[in-house]
Amino acid sequence: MRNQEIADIFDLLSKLMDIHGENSFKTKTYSTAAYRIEKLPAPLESMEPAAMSAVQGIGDAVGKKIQEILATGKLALLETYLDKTPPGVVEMLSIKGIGPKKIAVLWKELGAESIGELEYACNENRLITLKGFGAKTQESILKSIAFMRNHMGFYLWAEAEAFALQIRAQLQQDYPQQRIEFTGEYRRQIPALASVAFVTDLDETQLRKAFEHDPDTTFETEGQTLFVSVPNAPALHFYRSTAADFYTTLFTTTAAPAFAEAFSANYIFPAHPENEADIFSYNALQYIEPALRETAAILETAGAHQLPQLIQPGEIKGIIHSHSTWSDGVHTLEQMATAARDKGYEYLVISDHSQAAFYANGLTPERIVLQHAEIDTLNEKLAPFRIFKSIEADILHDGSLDYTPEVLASFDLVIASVHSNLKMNEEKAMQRLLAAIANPYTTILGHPTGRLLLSREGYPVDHQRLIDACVAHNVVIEINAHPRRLDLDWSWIPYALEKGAILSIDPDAHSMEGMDLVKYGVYAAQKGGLTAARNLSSMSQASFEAFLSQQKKYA
DNA sequence: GCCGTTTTCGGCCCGACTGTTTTCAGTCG
Repeated sequence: MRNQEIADIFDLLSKLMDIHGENSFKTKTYSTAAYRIEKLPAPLESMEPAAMSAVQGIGDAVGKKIQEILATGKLALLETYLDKTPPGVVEMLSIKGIGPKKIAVLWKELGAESIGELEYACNENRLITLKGFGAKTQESILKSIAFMRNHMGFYLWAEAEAFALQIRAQLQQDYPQQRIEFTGEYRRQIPALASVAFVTDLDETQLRKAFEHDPDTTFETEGQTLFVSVPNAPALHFYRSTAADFYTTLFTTTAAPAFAEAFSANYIFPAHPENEADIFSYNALQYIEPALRETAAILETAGAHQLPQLIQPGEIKGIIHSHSTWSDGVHTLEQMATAARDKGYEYLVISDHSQAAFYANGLTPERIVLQHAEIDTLNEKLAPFRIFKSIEADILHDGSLDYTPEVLASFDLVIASVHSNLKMNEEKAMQRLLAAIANPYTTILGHPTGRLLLSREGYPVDHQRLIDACVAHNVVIEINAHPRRLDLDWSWIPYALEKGAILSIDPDAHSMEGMDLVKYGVYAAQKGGLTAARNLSSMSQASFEAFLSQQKKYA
C-alpha cells in the first residue's frame, strides 16, 4: 500500500474522531501522523518497524496501526468509527469551509445525516439558530454544495488516464484482431472531464462481456453507442463503428461542438477515409491535432497552413518550480537534483516556500543562506547539471513579496505566488497580482488564479490585464502542470502568445515523482497551441542562463 | 497519543482570517 493511502486512513480517522468529540490532542496525533507519513521519502511497506518508530510523530500506537494496515489493508479502529457515522455525514467532510466540529453540530443538533438534508436545512434557514453558525456560514455551505454538485461525476484527466489505459489494454488483449481508439474529451485532453470515450468495431456482446465480472456496472444502449457506468469512475462511451466509417466516426466523436459544427458547414467527408489524415487532406486542410479540435477558428488556421508545431513532453529541458525538504517537499535537495539529472533534464530550479508559509516550513533569510551554500556544493559535484537558486515567494496581502530586496536579489530567479487570503474580489486580487508583477524581482508568476480543478474556484482575475501586465514587466506566466491546477488555463494561452508573453510549464514538484507531472502541463498547453519556442522550461541550460541575466537587467 | 526530560507526567497548541461573538472557536494554507 502506498504511503498516501495510509496517510489518508489516519487523516480520516482523525476527522471522524473529532466529529465524535474525542480528545483533541489524540486526534491531532493522528492528523500529524498522516502528515508525516505523506512526507516520508520511502514507502512504509519497505521500512523496518524500528525505522518506523524513529520517525517523529510515529509512536507505539501509530506504529502498530501502520502494521495492521500493511497486514490487512485496513484499520479496525477506523471501521468502528465509520460504522457509527452515517455515510452522508462522512461525505460532509468534503464541503469547503466547515470541518469536523461544525459537522458534529449539524449532525447531532440539526439531525442532518446527508449533504442533501443539510442543503434542505440551509434552504429552510435553519442553520442560523445553531450556536457558532450564522447567515454567512449557511450561504457558504450552500455555495460549496452547489459547486460540488456541478462537478459531480467529473474527474481530472490525469485521474481518468490510468482507468482509460486499463480498459483499452484489456479490450486489446481480449480482442487483438479488433480496433479500439480513444475519442471525445479524453482524446482532446480536456483537464477535467466526465467521460472516457472510445470508437471500436467490437460488438455489444463483446463489450458487455469485458465488464460482467463487476455486478455494480450498468449499461445503456442508444443506437450504435453503448454507455457503461462503473462506480467511482468516469462514464464510458463506446461508439461502435463499421470499418468503412471508422475514421469518420473517430473524427466526429473527437470534435468539440463548435469545431464539429464549423466543419460540417464548410467541409465534406471523403467516402471511406483510410485514416483521419485523409479527412483533412481531402479538404486541403493541415492535420489538426485532437487537442486543438475545439473551435471553428482552428479550421481557418489549418486552411491557411499556419498551425503551430505543438510542444511535446520531450521538449521540456529543465524542471522549474520544485520543493525540497528545506520546506514542504518529500525529498532532499540532492535527491531532487540527481533525480532530475537522471530523468534527462539539464537543470533544476529549486523554489521552496518563503517565510510567510510557516505551515509549509517556509525559509527564513538565515536558512536561505544555508540552502544556497548547499546548492553551491551540489553544483560543483553535479556539474554540468545545475541547480538554480529560487524561491516561491508568497505574494502578501498588499501585493509585496515576502522578503527584503536584498534577500530577493540573492536568488537566480523568483516565482511569486498567492497562497493566503484567497477569498478576494477581482479588484483586490488584481491589485495584489499587479503589484507582484511590477516587482522588479519577480521572474515568474506562479499559478496565476489559485484554482484547484473540481475542488476550488480560483480568485477572480481579469486575464487580459494580467497577461498584458506580465508582458509589460517581462514576467513569465506559469502553466502549473499539477493536474489539479493547470493554471494558467489553456484557453488563455492564445491571447498570451498573441501579446508576446513567455509561458513556463512547471511541475511544482514536491517529490522526485512529482517531476513527472510536467507531461500534464504539456497536454494542457498543447490545447492552447503552445510551442517549445515560447516555453521557458524548454530552454537549454545555456539559454536559460542567458535569459536570466537578461532579466536581471530589468531588476 | 507523542514526546522529552528539569522522565514515567504534563505539555502539546503555526497564525491570519472569518464569522460568529462580545472574547473566541473553527478552518485553512
